[in-house]
Amino acid sequence: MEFDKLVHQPTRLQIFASLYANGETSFTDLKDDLEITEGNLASHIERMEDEDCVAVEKQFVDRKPQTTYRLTDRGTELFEAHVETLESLIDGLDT
Amino acid sequence: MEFDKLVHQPTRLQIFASLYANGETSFTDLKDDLEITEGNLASHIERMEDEDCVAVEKQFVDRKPQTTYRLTDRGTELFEAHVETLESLIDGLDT
DNA sequence: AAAGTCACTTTGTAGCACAAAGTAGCTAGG
DNA sequence: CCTAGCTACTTTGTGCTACAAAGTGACTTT
Repeated sequence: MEFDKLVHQPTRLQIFASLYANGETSFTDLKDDLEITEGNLASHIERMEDEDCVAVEKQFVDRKPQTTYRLTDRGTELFEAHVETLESLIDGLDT
Repeated sequence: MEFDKLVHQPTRLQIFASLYANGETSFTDLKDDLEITEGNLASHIERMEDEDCVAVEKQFVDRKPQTTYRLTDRGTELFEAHVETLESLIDGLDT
């Protein structure tokens, strides 16, 4: 049983889950959904970018800047693998 | 969605899961199962004891000291609650 | 009495997470 | 045009925590 620290960290696990479930999500929406500070979100996203887990798109919407994120293939894989790890841990509880 | 840091930490999550699935487990068995150092195991157990999650029993078996651990009611509750949190996160992925 | 075993305890370090405050690019209003 | 305001960071700093490694103590075996 191995835990990927990058994915397992609580806040990032929720970022992964949110991006996985909702597809593209904006910086502001993520921040509001997870109720975390901007700096905190930015630093977690940065780590995920460093590991090629998140792709970033910057554009203007309604004449305001908007940054959207989505999981890369690698990010999706890592998250799915981690979910499987969690599921197998939970399944193992009945033995 | 709230994550209990005490339970969510990777090593402790596995300690919780192991105790939950196997009931009483000895120090040595836990150490071997999880492949961690003694100091590391002891410190995690200590934190769990501080939070009333683990009960400790010390006795001699075959004339050797043996310490066994089991989850307290509170420990069991916290773990089950955390598993539910994880399950609901996973279930939420289909939306 | 010397060595070994189990179960810690102590000590030290490096790596986060997080908050708070500062910054940069762009837009809107007077 | 210049100032205020918004979004999305970046920087800075602190405090916690995991973890390894080495030391300790109670007891047993030889």
